[in-house]
Amino acid sequence: MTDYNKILESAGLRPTDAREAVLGALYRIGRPASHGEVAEALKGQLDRVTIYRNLYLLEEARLAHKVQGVDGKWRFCAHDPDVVGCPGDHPHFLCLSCGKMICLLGQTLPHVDVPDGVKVQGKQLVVYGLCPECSRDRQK
Amino acid sequence: MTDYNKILESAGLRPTDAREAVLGALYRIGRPASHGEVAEALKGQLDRVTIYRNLYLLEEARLAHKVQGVDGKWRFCAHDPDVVGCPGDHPHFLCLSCGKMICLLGQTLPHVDVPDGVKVQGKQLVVYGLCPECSRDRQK
DNA sequence: TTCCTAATGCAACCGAGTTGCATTTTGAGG
DNA sequence: CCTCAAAATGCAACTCGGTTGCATTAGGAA
Repeated sequence: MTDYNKILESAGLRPTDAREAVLGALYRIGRPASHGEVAEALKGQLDRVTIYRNLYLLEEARLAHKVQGVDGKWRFCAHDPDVVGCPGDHPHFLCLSCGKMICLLGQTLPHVDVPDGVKVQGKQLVVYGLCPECSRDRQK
Repeated sequence: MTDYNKILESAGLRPTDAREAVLGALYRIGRPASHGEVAEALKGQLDRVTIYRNLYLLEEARLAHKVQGVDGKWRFCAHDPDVVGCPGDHPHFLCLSCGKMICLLGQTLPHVDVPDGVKVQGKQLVVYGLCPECSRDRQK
């Protein structure tokens, strides 16, 4: 079992039970997970607000990156602690039917020209549609 | 004054006062506008629900395209009636401070490889940060 | 052990978007 | 110019993801 507390401490975060649980849930899910998915994985053992705050904290501490799907929900994806740089710099796919999001690794986001004076803080490329499972279910 | 009713009819939509007002507001704003921006432009002359429904209808009728900003709000942008094809196929910039979104014309969305079996229905590339005005204001 | 700070839980709130339904408007047919 | 069914609108209530304020609890340095 991975020592999540070590990871939390090395990122400058106080290792608490809640924090450990949230980070563990993200690792276990293994793809960008919404607050709801994390809450479900933790079976109500934590308050919703605590989950929200810790997801936000993990992202601030660069232990996870976040992407928003076209359903308006933010999803958080835990980084492999050995990965260097911002691992969120790739497109994501969102299934509109089941709500699962997956990272499209191995591809990078294109450079985008912006008007003079614009200060870019980030960008995200979201592809949406039906995942293989949901696509198959629809045809039946 | 443009004849919005003509445009509506040619798109197969019944030309009503509300429809004309919403389409006119989108043209006047000239950039992707959220429901709130449209409502403000119309100064409460229409019910919020009517605006929502007509924005959705305009998009279905291909008179506008919609993009979602990282603030979770959908924004609708009226097409020039003479433009052919889907005019939403370009990146968008969202100012996190004032909430204004602008189309980054002249650039196209990259091709994205997706896993086998995935059915793509659309994609969007959103760049976010501070627009020139807000960027300037922050420095003061 | 003490004590201050950070973290958590709880309740209430916010705002974008949606739904159901009664009322009004539209326009085709007479 | 009427009639009438279908479409559009307005209103109220609701859903749900996310946020805020505040009292309580846990963490960890002295």
